[in-house]
Amino acid sequence: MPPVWDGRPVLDPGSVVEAERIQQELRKRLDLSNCLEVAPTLVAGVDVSYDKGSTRIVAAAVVFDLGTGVEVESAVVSGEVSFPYVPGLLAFREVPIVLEALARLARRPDVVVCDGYGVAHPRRFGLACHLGVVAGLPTFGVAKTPFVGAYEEPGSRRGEWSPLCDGDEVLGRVLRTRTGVKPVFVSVGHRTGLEQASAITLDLSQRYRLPEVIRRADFLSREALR
DNA sequence: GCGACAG
DNA sequence: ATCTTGTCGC
Repeated sequence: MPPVWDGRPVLDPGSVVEAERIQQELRKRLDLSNCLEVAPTLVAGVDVSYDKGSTRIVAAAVVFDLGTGVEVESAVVSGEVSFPYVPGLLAFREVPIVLEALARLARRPDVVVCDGYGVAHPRRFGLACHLGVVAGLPTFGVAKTPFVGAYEEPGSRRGEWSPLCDGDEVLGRVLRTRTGVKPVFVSVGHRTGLEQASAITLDLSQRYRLPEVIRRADFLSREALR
């Protein structure tokens, strides 16, 4: 009884145009309300690594207990790339295998942290939104580099931030997780508030710039690649 | 038209 | 994402 994914195959587009159509369709199911009023306990981090000379890829999902800060479990799965990298369509490349990794977890996480963007996306439906909708889980994204939106450089100390905007629209936050270190870009995915996403990101980034769950998922997926 | 463009 | 050496600093 998979707790996250029912195992049904995910629609895979045969072209960029078709992918954009599917994206618009899935976007109708996006829930931007905050379902994390109560502090979540189980936080999962997901990431995908790619093999240089082949089509092999590996996804990892790691679960941490926010209360104790301890790693609870993890799952790693290998597969093949099924879609090219196209800015704005990253989800079609990574979501399928990430779903497989999440399905192998024994416990259902309260929220999932993605390596990339949520609504701070050209069509407001980045990787975190896509994964959240198809997995039916609260999600948000933490990206390392800018994509869409304008922002002012946030203060240099940990915890300081500035809004990531497109006109009057707030797409996310540029958050300083470590004093004197480059900030990260936080944006909500599905059923998660920006305030909650920012708090969790800070909570998981006390030693390094990126959330521990993301670093751990990155390590495990990269390690399994060899 | 041209360059930029999460991972 | 991945390819890559050294280097500066805590």
